[in-house]
Amino acid sequence: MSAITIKMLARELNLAISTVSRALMDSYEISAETKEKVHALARQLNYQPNHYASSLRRQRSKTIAVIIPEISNNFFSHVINGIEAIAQEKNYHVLIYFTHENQQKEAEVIQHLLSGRVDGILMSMAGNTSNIQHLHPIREQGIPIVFFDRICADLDAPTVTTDDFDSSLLATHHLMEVGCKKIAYLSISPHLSIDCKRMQGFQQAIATKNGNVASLLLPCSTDPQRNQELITNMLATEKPDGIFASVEKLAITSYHACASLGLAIPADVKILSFSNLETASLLNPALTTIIQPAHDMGKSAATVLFNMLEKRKTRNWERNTVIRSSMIIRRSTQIAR
Amino acid sequence: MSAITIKMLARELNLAISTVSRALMDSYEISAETKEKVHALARQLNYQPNHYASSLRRQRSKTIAVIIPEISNNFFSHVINGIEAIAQEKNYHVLIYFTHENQQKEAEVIQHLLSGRVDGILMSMAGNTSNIQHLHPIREQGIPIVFFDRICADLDAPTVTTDDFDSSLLATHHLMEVGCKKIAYLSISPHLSIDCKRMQGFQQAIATKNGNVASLLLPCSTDPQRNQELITNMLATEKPDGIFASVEKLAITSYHACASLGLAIPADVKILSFSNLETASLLNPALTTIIQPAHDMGKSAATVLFNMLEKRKTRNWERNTVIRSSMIIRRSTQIAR
DNA sequence: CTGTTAGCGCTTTCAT
DNA sequence: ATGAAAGCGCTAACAG
Repeated sequence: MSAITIKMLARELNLAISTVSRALMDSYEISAETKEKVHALARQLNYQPNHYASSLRRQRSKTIAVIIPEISNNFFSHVINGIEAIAQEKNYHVLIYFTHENQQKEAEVIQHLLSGRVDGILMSMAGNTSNIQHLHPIREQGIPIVFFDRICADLDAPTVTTDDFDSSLLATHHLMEVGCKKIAYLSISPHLSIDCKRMQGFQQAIATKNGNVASLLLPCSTDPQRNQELITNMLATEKPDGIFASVEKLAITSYHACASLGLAIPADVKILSFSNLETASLLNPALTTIIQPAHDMGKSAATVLFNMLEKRKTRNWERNTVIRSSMIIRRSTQIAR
Repeated sequence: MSAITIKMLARELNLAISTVSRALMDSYEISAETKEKVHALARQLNYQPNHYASSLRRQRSKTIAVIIPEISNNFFSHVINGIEAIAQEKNYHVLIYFTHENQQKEAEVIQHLLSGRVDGILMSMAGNTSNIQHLHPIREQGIPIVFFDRICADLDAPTVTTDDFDSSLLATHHLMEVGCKKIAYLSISPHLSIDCKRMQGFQQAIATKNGNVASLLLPCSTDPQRNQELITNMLATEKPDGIFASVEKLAITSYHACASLGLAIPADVKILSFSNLETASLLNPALTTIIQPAHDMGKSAATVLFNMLEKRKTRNWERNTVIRSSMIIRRSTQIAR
């Protein structure tokens, strides 16, 4: 009924608890035959070491935490997939926490993890997180942390991001090439590093076209309802022929807004978006999407973290490791081949 | 630097460790002023209880495991979201494991969880899992488990599923209503409960149309490359005018297969699929999708599990709780309104 | 090579 | 109302 312990094995075999323990961890100072006996019984009784006991004793848990704003966004599900793949390889376990874009929640989760519950943290910041007070204890306790995608610029920690500026630049050029004369940039949150960089790339692209192409900026919210109104209104009054959505969600809302106004895509308005919904882009050649290598980002972030965990003693973890996955821009024309 | 413990608080306040412990857990036998002092210091020093120590001592971890085949599938990301929402509410933590549709991996994960690492398990079975030997230890140890979506028919445990049969019936009727005369059902794996029920619903619908509508069955694999060949070949030789894909992936492959043959969708071939890619269906009105209430399923499954955890003593957990979330069928015509 | 012992940090009897 | 002490299951020093 109840789980079987090392003690039971010891009693059964007339050995000391420590001997059994050592045999199980394949210590060099145990005779081959004793090891064999122990392993045999362990297998037979289906022994499984108590993770909490061993985590308490050694001061590491072979567990990492992943903190993300949400998962409804397809991007993060791919990231998690990548993370878990690496974790599995390294025999680590993954605790998952959603902040739902809520700073309060983010702080609570972090607070909890301060107890030594995890060996390391992988984190993508909540949208509205502008102050980072709640992150300091992590640094003080020296818990390794790696930021991905939505990084924390004010903290000297490793980050893994995609090259948002460059991708935006390219993508905006693409919009201009296909004839857009007035492009609206839909911003999701100025506090988000990704939004900033994407906007910068956008603006840079516009600027180099000196005057030929007009641009406008529409700050959106996290409320879909409200966004729909904002975008519809903008479409009606400003009549742009191109939309650059900073995030996928806004592209979809734009899609609906266009539909409600009877605007054809891409004939009347071209919509461009960062996205990880490969499927969506595959199924609808009308959209131009910038596919982010989400799975790879998860793997990269996890790899960086595990490197930190392994080189814990060298104490060089404050060094800033920045990995910029390059991005794949997939255009509608390519897909419709 | 290192995390602060109950012992430190005790020494600082000149109290016994046990007193501090009791104060923190708000025991009735501690004076109000002592409690206040303890709490104050705890707050000040940012004390966080060591989860491993307390999990070891009490025999519960306030942690559950979610075992799913994959997450690239959008369906499961919504499910996880639902699960995490409930877990957060109940102050539980969530460990996540992917089996990658691999029975071997599934067994390993289960094996690990036998150590009392989690209080309960939420699980969706791997596709190729036909034998269930690896699940027995769970039952023997009495670890509460709830299956969702891909349930285990041979095990008497609570399950949460959507009504696949009924949805398939309705969906197939829809295909027939819009004029399909020869419909191909693409099966993903006969070992999967969902595939079976969906096929049954499909066949039932065909059967009631006595002879008017032809049907065929195409068993597919988990290899996209191979599926693409299979489907393209089938389209060329059998020339169906309707496709019922058991899972989203097969719908997308079908989409590509049609494209490669120059077949128009939905003019030449109508594609229907279970899916949770709401976005895909919104973006491409050519597809008919049956949207599954994934988020709700996650919440339901988690709720059932927590009920079991709370009523642990009553030992009535072998009772079979079946929740059939009803499904929402969203048709292309509705979307293109 | 194996056994004895001392904790990891916390909860929980049992005393007082 | 508080303290002393035992112990959850495991690891790791220290003996021998």
